[in-house]
Amino acid sequence: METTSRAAAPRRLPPEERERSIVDGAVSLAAESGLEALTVRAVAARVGVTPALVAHYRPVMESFVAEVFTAIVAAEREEVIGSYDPAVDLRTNLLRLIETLLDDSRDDVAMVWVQSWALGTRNEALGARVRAEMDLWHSALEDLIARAIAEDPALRVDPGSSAWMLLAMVDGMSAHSLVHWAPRDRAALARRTLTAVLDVPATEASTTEAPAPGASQLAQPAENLR
Amino acid sequence: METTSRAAAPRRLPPEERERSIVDGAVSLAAESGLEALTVRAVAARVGVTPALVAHYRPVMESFVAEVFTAIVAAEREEVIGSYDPAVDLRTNLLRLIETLLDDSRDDVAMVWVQSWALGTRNEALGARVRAEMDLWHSALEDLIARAIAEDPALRVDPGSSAWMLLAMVDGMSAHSLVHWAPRDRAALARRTLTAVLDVPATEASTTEAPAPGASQLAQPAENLR
DNA sequence: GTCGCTATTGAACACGCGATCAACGAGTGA
DNA sequence: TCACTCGTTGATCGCGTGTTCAATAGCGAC
Repeated sequence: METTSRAAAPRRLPPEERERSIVDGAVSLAAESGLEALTVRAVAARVGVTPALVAHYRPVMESFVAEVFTAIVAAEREEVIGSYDPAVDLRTNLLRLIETLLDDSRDDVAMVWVQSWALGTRNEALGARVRAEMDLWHSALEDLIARAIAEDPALRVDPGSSAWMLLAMVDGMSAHSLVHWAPRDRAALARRTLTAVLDVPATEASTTEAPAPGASQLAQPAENLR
Repeated sequence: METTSRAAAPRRLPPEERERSIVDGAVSLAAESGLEALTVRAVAARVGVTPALVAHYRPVMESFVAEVFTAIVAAEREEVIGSYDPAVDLRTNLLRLIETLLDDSRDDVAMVWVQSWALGTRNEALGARVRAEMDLWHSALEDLIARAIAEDPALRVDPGSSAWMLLAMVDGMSAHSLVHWAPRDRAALARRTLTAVLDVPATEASTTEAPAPGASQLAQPAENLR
């Protein structure tokens, strides 16, 4: 008589607890199946409640998607950036970071990112969050590189544009991997990529534009979130 | 009495002609609004016929999307690759190519690509087309670089991995631009990017893996299309 | 001028979507 | 033990999706 089947969830929860369970369910659902899978009904089924209850806690799905996006990518960013080891040199650290981000097991987050670029053009709340998260990624990488330069002035690299190239390269590769289009030896190409970004002769790089140190290189920094 | 309003299209067309008009309409629609906008009804409205007629000529929407994708990106590839000028040196050519691909006016094609990476994971027909088109892009760039090396042996670049990095970088940047996250001076960073890819010291690049010349660097080349 | 072929239509089916709202009922304080 | 609060439900609306099919009507051939 199936006593323990189904999750024996208490029928009535304190609002904050229910809200947490709904958000958690949505986050895990989006991480598994992408942002497009975030429908009121799918989240409700995952959490084990009625669609109406999901709609009650998050009345507008568009902004809920934006919220879930931020939760997923912010967690990953903090994890990846947090595993930077100050005791090791920049190149080794960045190599680890690239390999981590390109690992197949991260395809779920890659899917979230790729969908966010497409959805972010029509969902303005999401678009703003996407820009904000990319700003955070960029400045985090910029800081790491700048810090490494401070300790080893022999490094002739522009932190801002290097961070920008790294992001573009990693994001492009991640997108490609979604359809399983990837070079044979990822480790070798990650090294090659890093070399390309870090070992550029200073000839042209530092002469053309001379970006003011610390100045944002973004055309339009993300607006504040509401 | 609005004699010329509406497209005065003949009611009944020869099948091939009608088919062409439907495909053309779908292509222009997807180019304007992305692959997600490709619904039976939207295409029908654009062409000026009934949804049932669209479904008659393209009974399965999933494969129609794949077909439209190929039409759009193949046309762009041929246009961009075709504008390569053999009389000019590699760097200048590639710089032009990058600037062309990153131009804001090409955001429509960028949207198609980004959506194709996401949709290609669940729409297998589309996924195969995506891999095929990326293969064509990769080998086209590889050929251009290899040809340049043949004329100027002073170039110490690995065509395969350079092409791969260029694609990743450009695709990443294009994706970013969809949500209007872009560096201030694109031209400067395009130059910087190109320098990164072309001027890598040969120390590590050529020692680690020594890829067989002409051998595909892809883990799994795209299967044949049906 | 009529016939027959077939391109084209209209209608319908079975879904899935976000959103809304009156009504229910579990838990709590009196 | 009663009554009230409010978390939760079920039902419904309006819309959009792909797909199917009998019925219509335009056009060329005879």
